[in-house]
Amino acid sequence: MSNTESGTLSAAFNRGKVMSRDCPSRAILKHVTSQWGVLVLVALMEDTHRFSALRRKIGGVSEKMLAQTLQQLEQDGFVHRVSYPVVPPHVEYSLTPLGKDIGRRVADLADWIELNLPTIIKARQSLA
Amino acid sequence: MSNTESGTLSAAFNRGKVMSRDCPSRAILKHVTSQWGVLVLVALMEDTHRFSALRRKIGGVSEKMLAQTLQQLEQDGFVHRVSYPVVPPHVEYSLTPLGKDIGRRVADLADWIELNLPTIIKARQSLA
DNA sequence: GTAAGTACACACAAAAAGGTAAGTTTAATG
DNA sequence: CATTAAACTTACCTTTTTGTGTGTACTTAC
Repeated sequence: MSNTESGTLSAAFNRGKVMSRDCPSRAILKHVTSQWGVLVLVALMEDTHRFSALRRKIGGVSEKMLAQTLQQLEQDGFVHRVSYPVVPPHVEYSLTPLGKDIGRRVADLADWIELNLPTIIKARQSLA
Repeated sequence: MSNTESGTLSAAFNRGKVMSRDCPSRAILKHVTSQWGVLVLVALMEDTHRFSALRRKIGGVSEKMLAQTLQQLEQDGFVHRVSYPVVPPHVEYSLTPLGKDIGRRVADLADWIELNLPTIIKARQSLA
């Protein structure tokens, strides 16, 4: 039996087969749900930040990872980067409308986990 | 089973500072937002699945990764595992209420990405 | 009798992610 | 004059993650 996927005639333009190995969504998903990607989005949901401010805010990020993460999110159109060519470099990062849209969902997820952390921890212990 | 949430009294007050290096939320976040964790949650939002059904549905997962992911999600209290001790092993995986709650958010995220994929791809190209 | 299907575990290897330290540029500070 | 600070980049190395292949116990199908 074949898969019980959408089954519509518009197979050539399938609107989302995350389940298939080569769906482009997977790449975006990886950027957004990456360890540092999540935290960058959460941080930028609050406010615009400079590179070093983000670094201080997100405990544990290395400069390398923060830079890499920001570049990915910028390429995907979620993060807006503004560079002021001044003497000590000054760069500001903020979310694009698209970034705010997805950032809301990511932050929602993170918030939910924080809120339900006690419950989750209890669930874990009862299975230990 | 004496348990203070995070252990020490000083840490007992922070009810989830994802931004701090040692916040327990980070571990849960990693399980949930892991490459396969996301897809397992999305799949199980639709219906209960057997191990091999999940494997077939989620393109690209290896048995090892699927097993590992399911165990993590089970430990966190998101996935319910029912094993029927029959001749060819039969195990069913489903979401707990907690799992459905978080699964909804994860699926929402995945859906959003699928829906906005064209926009994202355009954004990417305009920066290339 | 042999192959296939089921739900894994285990060992080994390859790949990817991540960390560390150093370098860059130029102005202000001490 | 040396240091600091910004926002990175690059090289190098360690850690983590992921894949591959094998085995198990048993039954049904061919």
